[in-house]
Amino acid sequence: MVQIKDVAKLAGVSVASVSRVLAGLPVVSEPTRKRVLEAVKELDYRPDLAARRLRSRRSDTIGLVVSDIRNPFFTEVSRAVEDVAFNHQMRVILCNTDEDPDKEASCLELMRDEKVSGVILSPSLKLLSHFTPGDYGFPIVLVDRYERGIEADAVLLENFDAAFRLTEHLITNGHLHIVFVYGAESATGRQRLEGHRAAMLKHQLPVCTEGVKPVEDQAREAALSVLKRSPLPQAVIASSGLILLGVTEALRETRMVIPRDIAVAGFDNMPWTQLVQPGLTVIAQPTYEMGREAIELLLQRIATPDKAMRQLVLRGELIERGSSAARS
Amino acid sequence: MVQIKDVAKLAGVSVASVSRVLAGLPVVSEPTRKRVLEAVKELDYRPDLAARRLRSRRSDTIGLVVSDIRNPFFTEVSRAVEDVAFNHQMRVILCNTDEDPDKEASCLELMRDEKVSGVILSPSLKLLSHFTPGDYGFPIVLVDRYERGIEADAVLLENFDAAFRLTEHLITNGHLHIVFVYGAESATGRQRLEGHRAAMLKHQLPVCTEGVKPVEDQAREAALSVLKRSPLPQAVIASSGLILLGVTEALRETRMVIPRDIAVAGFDNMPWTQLVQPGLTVIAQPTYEMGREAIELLLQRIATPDKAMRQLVLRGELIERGSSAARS
DNA sequence: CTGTTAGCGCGTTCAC
DNA sequence: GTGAACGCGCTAACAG
Repeated sequence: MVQIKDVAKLAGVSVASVSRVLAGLPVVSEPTRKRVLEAVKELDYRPDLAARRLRSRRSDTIGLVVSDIRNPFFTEVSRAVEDVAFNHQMRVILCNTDEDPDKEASCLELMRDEKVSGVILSPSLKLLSHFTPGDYGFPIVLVDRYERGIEADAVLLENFDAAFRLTEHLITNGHLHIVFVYGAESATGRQRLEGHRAAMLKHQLPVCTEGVKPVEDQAREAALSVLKRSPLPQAVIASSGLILLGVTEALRETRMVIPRDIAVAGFDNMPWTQLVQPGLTVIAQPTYEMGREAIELLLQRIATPDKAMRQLVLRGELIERGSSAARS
Repeated sequence: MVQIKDVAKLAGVSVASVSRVLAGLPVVSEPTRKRVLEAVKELDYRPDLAARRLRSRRSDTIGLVVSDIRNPFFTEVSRAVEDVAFNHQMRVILCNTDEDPDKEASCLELMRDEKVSGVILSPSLKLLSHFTPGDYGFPIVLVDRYERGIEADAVLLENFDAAFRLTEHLITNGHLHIVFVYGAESATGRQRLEGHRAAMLKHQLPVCTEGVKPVEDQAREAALSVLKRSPLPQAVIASSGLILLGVTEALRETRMVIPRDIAVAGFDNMPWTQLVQPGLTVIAQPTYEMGREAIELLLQRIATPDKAMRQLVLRGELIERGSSAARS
């Protein structure tokens, strides 16, 4: 194995100079710099990362801790995080928590053991409820989930406003009797519920909700029971992509025709939402952008740890499709 | 920071004994063992991974190199890999290549620099064409993509047979004029094409294919042109989930009714395939299982590097839905 | 601007 | 069964 002293020998300089060149320190003269780089190329020298990390106490690694990478939102976020990290010569290590506080704790310990430069975290409701960024030895940026008043960096959707606009859109189209199916154990779900509630109150309409665990099956079950009610509601809103999937399955099972029998709308512009007849009206989250913003915020935090915490609130886009068309 | 000598001091033993206990070596006496573990707990000692890795020359890290984590197949695989790795106290680092040979090379170099224990790789057609596992300093398990004759561990679908069965299913239902839209730059796509071709030849039917880049847009475009043909084909088969998405979009744009105007079938049982009226017939890949098998094969290879290479070929399940119903 | 040198924290030989 | 001591490959501090 070729190591730094081999490079130093070939270039006729000390190991310190080699180290300086590789670190990009501007204190080396151009001639030495050039000779070192030649020697590096000549020998195909690869620095030993373990040794570097031991000595420098830095890992150049970012942790990504989410509930489930299979959630399309997090899939997209992870892709963005990996892209930016790769461009910054940093690694990403991934951890799935399944919303389980114990597993969250293990993952965060793992990140501490790895001495990660920072973590992008999507916390469970429980963890979020008593979250303090200072409890960990590394900076953390929250993504998707955040509660007002917490002193932490975060990137999130304007959940309240998005749900408000989506609800008003349905009301405008004449759908007044709406059931809001939402993730009861999710910060996001609750915030979207508040936006929905505000819109209904503004129009003096009764609020009718159905809290579910944020799982496709549960949402399907809940939707099936809603669809058996008499009178049938005029519309259903789903507070997340997974729940929208469950609701749509229920609609299909009961052979309901959208929007003739019932209107539908929800969150997350997944590829299939335009395929389901007659197209599903959704709030599209800028998911890739959220991931990119999260890691860039994290990199800034790493660079300047003492700046004030920031919350970046992005706007969702209302995509109107046939599923919420006006009642005739 | 608490380190190994602190533990040794508190337990009243040498650092060597602490190291032996933590490594699980069976040469330590029960009393010392117990006292060491108590001291570890007492001090909440966490071994420094960088130091351990430098010394032991092992990283306990698995690399996952795929074209795009957003491809639902790889999303599921990555979840499986992460689950198993977590249970084995190993880390996963992720790399997206976008099917770009240069990026593949960078990712594999990155893995070498990280001194990963092994890599799970889904190679581009180009990389696969001259792939030799010995070229890298670590074991590699191929997933999803493989070419007969290559001396490498691999986990894949029985592509030929699956495409054969899917095609025969359509033929049985009276769809004789079939267009096969496939990923021309993909090993998987080509193998599935061969299976399709064999089925068509067996029934003495003409083979009609449409090679596309494995991107949703391209598949949509190709399908649109197919749908303009006269006479209209009786069925379309898509060789992957992404292509099936594009084809379905084209069908929707042209207001075709499935299967009255044209029948459809494809690969990958994504959640939305049952939502699109009247449900899409697909070959379901055991994706999670493939990921699990891949990392378990890798762990075995790491444990016993000299055993013969193995290829694990899993069977896809034909899920019949309305989109391929018999012609009336 | 450059070189010398002392550790970073751990695993592992080798004596005992 | 146990401990002392060396060195993994590198960075940073200091001296020149």
